[in-house]
Amino acid sequence: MTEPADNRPSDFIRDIIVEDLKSGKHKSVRTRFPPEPNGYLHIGHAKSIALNFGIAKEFGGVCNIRMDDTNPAKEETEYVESIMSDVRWLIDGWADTHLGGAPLYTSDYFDKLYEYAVDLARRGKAYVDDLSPEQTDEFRRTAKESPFRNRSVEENLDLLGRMKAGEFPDGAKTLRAKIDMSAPNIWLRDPVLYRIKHAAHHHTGDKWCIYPMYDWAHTLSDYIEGITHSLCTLEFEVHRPLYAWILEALELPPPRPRQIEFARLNLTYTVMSKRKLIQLVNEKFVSGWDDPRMITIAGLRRRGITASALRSFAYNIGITKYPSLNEMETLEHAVREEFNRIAQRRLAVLRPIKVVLTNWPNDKVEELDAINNPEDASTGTRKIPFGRELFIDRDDFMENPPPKYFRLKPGGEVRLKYSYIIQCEEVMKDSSGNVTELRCKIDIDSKSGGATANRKVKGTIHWVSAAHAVDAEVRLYDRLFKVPEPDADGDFKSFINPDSLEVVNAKLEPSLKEARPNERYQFERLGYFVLDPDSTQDRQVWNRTITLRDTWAKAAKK
RNA sequence: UGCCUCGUGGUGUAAUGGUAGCACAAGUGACUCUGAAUCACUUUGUCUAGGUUCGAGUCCUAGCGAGGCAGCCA
Repeated sequence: MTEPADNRPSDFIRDIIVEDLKSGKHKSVRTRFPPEPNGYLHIGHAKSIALNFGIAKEFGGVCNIRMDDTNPAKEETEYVESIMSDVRWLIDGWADTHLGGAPLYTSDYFDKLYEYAVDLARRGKAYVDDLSPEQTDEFRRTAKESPFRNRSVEENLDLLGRMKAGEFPDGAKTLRAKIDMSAPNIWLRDPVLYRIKHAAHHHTGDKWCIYPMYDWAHTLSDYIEGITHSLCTLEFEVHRPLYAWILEALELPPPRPRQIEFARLNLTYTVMSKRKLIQLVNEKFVSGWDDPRMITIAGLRRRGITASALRSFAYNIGITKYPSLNEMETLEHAVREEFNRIAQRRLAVLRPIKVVLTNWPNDKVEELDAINNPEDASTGTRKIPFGRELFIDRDDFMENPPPKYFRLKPGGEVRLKYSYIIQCEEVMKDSSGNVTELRCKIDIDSKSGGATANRKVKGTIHWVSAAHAVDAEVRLYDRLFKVPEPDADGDFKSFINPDSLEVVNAKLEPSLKEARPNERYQFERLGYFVLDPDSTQDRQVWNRTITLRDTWAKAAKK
């Protein structure tokens, strides 16, 4: 299925939004995507981006991008750039007109957040605590009130001001919400709102030495920006009462935002956690963050997967609160479905074996017509040269084939795509028995469109004229992990697929010389391919995005 | 352990008290100058036990199972 046009997808979040609009709670819709700028975006974020921007688009609203940068120790400017370029790539031409301020920064609200904190303390709903981090944990676990819990409003205000002024060392004090230390929900047991960190911030420099915690910053940033629906993943479910408490405690006038949680993306044959992705990079299992085997946005993009295929995938898997595990096949389907429609076909030979046509004149070259895309007649045809010496793929010849193998075999016939039927007469080998060359006879009347063009042979294979072939490096990617759930148990790195990358020297049809980096091609019978940025003037490098479905390979395996 | 949330074919989802549907995957066949695509067909499901109701995937109760949270991370 492709992206919806007018019919928007249905899920419990969109149901809530429709209801809020109908009831008049909100006049318009504003969502937000709030990455922490301390890592690269991956396909899980793509699900969230598709959701938040999809909703903004469908309801005529806006989606803000906000860097959730409340922790100076972990965040860097470098990531802001990559995050923004990934987001822009994902929404370009689709929901880019619904992009709110980009990027916004939580740190831009530090002044306001502090004012709110003062307000909260003034209302007697927050206090400065001297407990150590360890004690704070201990007291919260055991539902014990801090001895500093009942300081006067004046003292709290004074201490908070001095915290801000830098009078205390890291960890000496915190500002805590005064809620209920016996609440069953831990996040209502006087959560920390501010901590002291004498650290420079990537965006505010050294203006601050106290920094707000997630719950305080996020809730109020949503409110400040006029977010109507704050969509986050399931692990924040238990924070929702605190989200609501903050808005209520400050008696903020409506409309107030509402937090709604949905299940994060899980995918088979990969890992999703930031920590594990970092390990793959640092320990050189992949070449970098944009290695085409990575499920980072940068990796998927380099692999050749399009933003629209990613969005289509996100649309297909839906939104629920059930922590599901999606099959990689669902993503692969979204890619193949789109690429079959848009990719022009070309002939390329990955593992060449030479074929000599014994009854074809030495110097004769013929130009044959080839269809660019059978799914799209408007793309027309092109010419491909044909001569006495050709390359075919090693997979398309077997000396001792199994039953139902209908490619080339000794004495057998096969159709060369867009050209003639040939018959294998002789198999040449080197001293160690490897096949080096096939000598074949051509049926000159069998040319596509010719006298006996309709003569049926079971197999049709692709080929490239040896004299005209373009040499190129082709990188054949496969799944990075051998098992569906690499992080289910044991060390996920032990399940890495040693054959996830194979590099071959391929022979391409000459028209591919003109290929450009953003174009998708189907190499007929092989898969979908895209030019890699490693390509140079002299030598192309191609990435295989994905193979074609291959029922023969499946049958042969049995 | 406490608290929160969630259980619909193999997987992902829909059904808003009224015929359990769709997609992916799998299988069979047709077609084929891509073993692709396309088309047709097929297999497989409401966690369990009670209850309410003319009628329950849906509401109620209990159980079972799964996931999340218990940072001065987000």
